[in-house]
Amino acid sequence: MYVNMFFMTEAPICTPDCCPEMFAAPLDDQAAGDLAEIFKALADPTRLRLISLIASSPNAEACACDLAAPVGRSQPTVSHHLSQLVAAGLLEREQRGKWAWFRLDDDRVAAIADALTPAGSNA
Amino acid sequence: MYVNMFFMTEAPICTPDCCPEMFAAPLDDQAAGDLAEIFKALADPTRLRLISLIASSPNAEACACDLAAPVGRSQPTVSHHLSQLVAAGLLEREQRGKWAWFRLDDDRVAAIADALTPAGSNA
DNA sequence: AAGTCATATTGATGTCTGTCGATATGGTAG
DNA sequence: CTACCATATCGACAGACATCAATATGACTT
Repeated sequence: MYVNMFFMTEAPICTPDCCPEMFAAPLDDQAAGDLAEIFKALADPTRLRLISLIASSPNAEACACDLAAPVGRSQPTVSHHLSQLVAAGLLEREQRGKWAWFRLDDDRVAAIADALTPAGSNA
Repeated sequence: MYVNMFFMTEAPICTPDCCPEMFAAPLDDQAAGDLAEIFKALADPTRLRLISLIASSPNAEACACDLAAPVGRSQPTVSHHLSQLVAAGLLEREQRGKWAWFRLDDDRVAAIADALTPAGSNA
């Protein structure tokens, strides 16, 4: 999943010699679809607020019971959004008693961030 | 627009002392909406393929006339997608004779990439 | 086993969006 | 000015989506 080509329009660092995959053919149908799924999960204000609420909570984790009020949405709506974020691989869900706790999937998020990182900074 | 908090769940580098904005309250309604707009623009396979086609073209620019066929969409559809990408600030449009040329808005894209960069890599 | 509480699912609804054919716009060339 | 070509806009339509009230599920407590 190399989207880095987005960002290297003026990158003087990489060449087809050192980073052939960045000069490869554009995204095929499959890759574009997969990537779009990730961006779709991020393309809603309520979901972004949920993510940022969780990320800025103590221990970077939060109980679903504390999320509905801050985002001003009903409990079913919040539950639905959290499910989508889990499905997209952005959040991990853990059951603790009758509460559902959510945290960022660090590996997955790091991978996305990496794919979106300008070519220079990880070469 | 500091989304970096997404990525710093385990970041040992930044503290509230050095990077106060990363520990700020979660995204407000306005910020979440703005960010979502950007992700929406990226949340479609056809638009991602257009972006990657342009980015991988010679000089990192492309004529609209060369984009419809590769993505397998009609001319109006491609025109519509390109407009959306311009509106989102991801592409710049330039008229050359009767042709429309598009290139990535490097500043804007860099800003987005920066916002999405893990905390460690630009500190 | 029954009650209670947190969460998930269902069903419905209004809105947004990707797509195309048809048509309008605008630039170039003759 | 007219013809032509590339691009944009319009109108329509099907599918996706965010949202909520109502209800189901599932877990703990007593």
